Amino acid sequence: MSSDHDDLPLPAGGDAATDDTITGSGLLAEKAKRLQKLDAMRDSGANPYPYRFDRSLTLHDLRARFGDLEPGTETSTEVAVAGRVMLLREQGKLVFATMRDRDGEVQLFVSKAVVGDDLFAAIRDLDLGDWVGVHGTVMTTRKGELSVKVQRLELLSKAVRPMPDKWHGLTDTDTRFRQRYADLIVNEEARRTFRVRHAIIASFRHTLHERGYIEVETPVLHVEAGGAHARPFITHHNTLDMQLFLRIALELHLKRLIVGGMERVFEIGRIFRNEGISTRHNPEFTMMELYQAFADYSEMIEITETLITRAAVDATGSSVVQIFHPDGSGQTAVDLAQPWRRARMIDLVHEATGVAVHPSQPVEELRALAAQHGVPVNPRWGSGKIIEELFENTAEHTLIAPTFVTGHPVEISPLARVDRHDPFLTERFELFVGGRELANGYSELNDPVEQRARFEDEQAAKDAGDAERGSVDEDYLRALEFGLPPTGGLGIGMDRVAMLIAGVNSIKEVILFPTLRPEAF
RNA sequence: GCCCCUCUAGCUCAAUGGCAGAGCAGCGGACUUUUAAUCCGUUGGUUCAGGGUUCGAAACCCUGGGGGGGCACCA
Repeated sequence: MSSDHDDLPLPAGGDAATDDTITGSGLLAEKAKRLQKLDAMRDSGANPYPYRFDRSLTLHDLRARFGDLEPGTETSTEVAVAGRVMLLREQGKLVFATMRDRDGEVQLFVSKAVVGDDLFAAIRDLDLGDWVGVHGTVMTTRKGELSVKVQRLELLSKAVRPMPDKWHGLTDTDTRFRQRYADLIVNEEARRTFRVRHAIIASFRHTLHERGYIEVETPVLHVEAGGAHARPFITHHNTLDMQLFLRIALELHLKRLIVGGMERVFEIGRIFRNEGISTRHNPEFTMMELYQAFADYSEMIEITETLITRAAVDATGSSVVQIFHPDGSGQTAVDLAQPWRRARMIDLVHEATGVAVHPSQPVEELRALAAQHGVPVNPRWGSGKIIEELFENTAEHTLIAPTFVTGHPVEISPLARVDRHDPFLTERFELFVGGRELANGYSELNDPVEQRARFEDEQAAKDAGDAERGSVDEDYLRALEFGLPPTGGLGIGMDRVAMLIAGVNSIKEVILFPTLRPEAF
């Protein structure tokens, strides 16, 4: 970094105006003052950006080891700690500072008599937000506050830009999402939410490794975006001069690996859907999918319950979560450790409408029922699709506590295996919590002849104008021809699980950098 | 894409048609056990942008922009 601050506008009016800029307190003047401090350090031969600092323990460990000290204790234990200056309190010939690292906070106790005039002046010159490394001894104040009595202190990095309000933090949602770094610095709630998210992901990996699943990585760039119904992002490869799609699901590649004999695989990966943005949808989001040879959907239901309940306990210490009602009418506390309800989609529609439905019914009957409930119906839709629409419009929003909805019609489940007791339904489930879909799993269709027929139905629907429907994936069919063993598969939307367990009601709160329009600079 | 709300100092917020303000941060000063330290003094504004109405606009109107919420979309 050079010392001429070419990002600052040159005031028109010469040296007097420059001095004016420096003595003001707008953002530019504030930055200029802090940059001047850096120049002064360099002039005195010090490096304001040293390369490293060796700390002896984290602030969490410091508190764990010394948190029980009596008030007014002076120890001779020397420690080296590092962190960011969050608060400064001057008290004559003393300075108290609150320093924070990733795991904790500690007070720095600075006495002019201990550190000498020069260092004392330098410490008084620190700004909120500066990173510092400290050597000192462990003590407690008269009031009992655990502190490090500073012997030596060095600046590790300067905060040239002032921190947000030390008490109110950042509340402007736009700024919080765009400048997530600032949000994380000042808002404990944001730090907590992301700790929960990342603990959930670690918990999933732990459970899956424990059960013998191998974590794999499959392509993000797809020649055909398959495995789900969604509009894809389109991109282009220059050398191959070809159109590529960002993946909308992990499914088809992972099942190829089961064909290859890997038996139990999972991937936690980003997928992309070129659709609307809302409190429940971000264009890129994280999906966990797993596939298990020799299993069917009933095992997938079991592991779904285990994964999510364990994640809640691992991330928050409790299996109790607060579930937001989809109509905004409040929250309900639910203990995930209790067994989750299971209900067939057709039975839920029956409950909600008072009319028994089944995909074997003539489509006219279901159209009439849909019309009764004000559910618009596309003329191309068959009985199965209309039942799904009826479910979404009459029953879905009532599913507050975790509910496995099972037995989806074949028409809307092109990759799921037909129910062993009912040829119109599939061995499939979706998990709903708070009226939102969190997971989807099934007994995987492994008959290549039937899969081809289902793909051809998808292709026909797409050709008829339904852009989100699928197409025939010849390579996937070739894989099935080598033999896919009986397989259970599962997909879980990690962002929504994070929302549930962290107790937040917007997906942007659990995505570090949510998709936003570009900022004008 | 449509509807509603919102945008004021670096941050958090006032000012409802009549002199743009406060707290925090900053700057100067006092203070050797503070805890958002306190106390005294003090700097800082393209009120998102542009246009209009008005003697007078942060406020009212129009257009545009960012964000939020809802609808639509959405395995």
